Amino acid sequence: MKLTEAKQQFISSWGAFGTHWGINRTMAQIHALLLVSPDPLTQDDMMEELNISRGNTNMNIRELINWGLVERVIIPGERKEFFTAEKDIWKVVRQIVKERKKRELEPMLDLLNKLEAVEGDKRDKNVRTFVDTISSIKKLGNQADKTLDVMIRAEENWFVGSMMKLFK
Amino acid sequence: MKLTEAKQQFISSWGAFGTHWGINRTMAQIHALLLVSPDPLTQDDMMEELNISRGNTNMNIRELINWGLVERVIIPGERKEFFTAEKDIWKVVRQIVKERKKRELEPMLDLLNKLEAVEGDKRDKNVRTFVDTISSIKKLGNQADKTLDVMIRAEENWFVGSMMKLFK
DNA sequence: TTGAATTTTCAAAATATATTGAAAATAATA
DNA sequence: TATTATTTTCAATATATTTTGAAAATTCAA
Repeated sequence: MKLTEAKQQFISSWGAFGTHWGINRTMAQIHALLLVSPDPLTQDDMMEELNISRGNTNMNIRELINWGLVERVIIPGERKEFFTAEKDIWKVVRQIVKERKKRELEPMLDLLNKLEAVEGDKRDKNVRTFVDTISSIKKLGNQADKTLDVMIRAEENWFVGSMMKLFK
Repeated sequence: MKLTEAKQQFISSWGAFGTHWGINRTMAQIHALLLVSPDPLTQDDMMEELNISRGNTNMNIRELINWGLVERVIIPGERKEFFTAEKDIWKVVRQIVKERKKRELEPMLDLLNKLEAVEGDKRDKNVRTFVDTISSIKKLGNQADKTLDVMIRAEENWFVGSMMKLFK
């Protein structure tokens, strides 16, 4: 397979993959393109490679910057802005985990804490089932929260290393 | 907070939560409703509780059954079908992990294997960056694959136990 | 069988999400 | 400062996804 074709396949399936994870197709595709590009790219480069509009490109680049996955690069003598993606996949994963934990897991735990305190007779099986379900999700969520914290703080490859020892 | 209100809040935020994970709102809401219901429910029960149509209810129940999260229950003497959800949250998580691994991770690894074999001169930095990126994603993906396999096969609470030991 | 209850299907409608593109804002240069 | 290049915004449009509901299929009991 030729590089051009391989690149296209990668970008397109990375995009499809993203949609299963609540990330929009274009954002994932821009990220994929930057991951396989040795040098920083401009908005126009991306528009051309991916056949998308200027506005779409711009919004999704900004979103990638918000997620901490892409950054602006100043190239001396160039008028246009360039962008590059973090290439270390472990850093990328840690960054995504960090953001999703903050955006999703933590608010969910806050809610569960409130809901666990529901009033009502514990002898009512509706109350009991509700409280039990909430408690067990909360317990799991707290575990995940701690585990992810350690992972986020961990050195590069730490997770791989630990997991290997544990699971070999 | 009263049970009815707490239940509604749980169902509605579980639905919103689901959309961040590529699961549709209704499917997540039905799942939430079944999780907090002590006894099996019929389609009509769910339609009423969630204010959704018969078709929608039916399709999403079937999807939940496909995912292995819900099952039909036969209640002697009853004409209608009843449904219930697995209440053990660890089993639920393991089941979801198992399915997503099969549906997403494994096909992605297959693709990466193909793409890694791209032809071209390794001295070309485009080729080099492409191959490096694909390899490192593949490496990470394989680690995740192994780790998840162990997790799926693990006894209940095994994961919590190990993680606690490891991260304490 | 027949008929009523129940479940399933799926085209059409509704809703939600993503994308465009041109105008406005901003930044860089002369 | 005026001019031009570049980036940003956002209403309108396009696309994708979800939901509805009525008809068809199935199941069950008499």
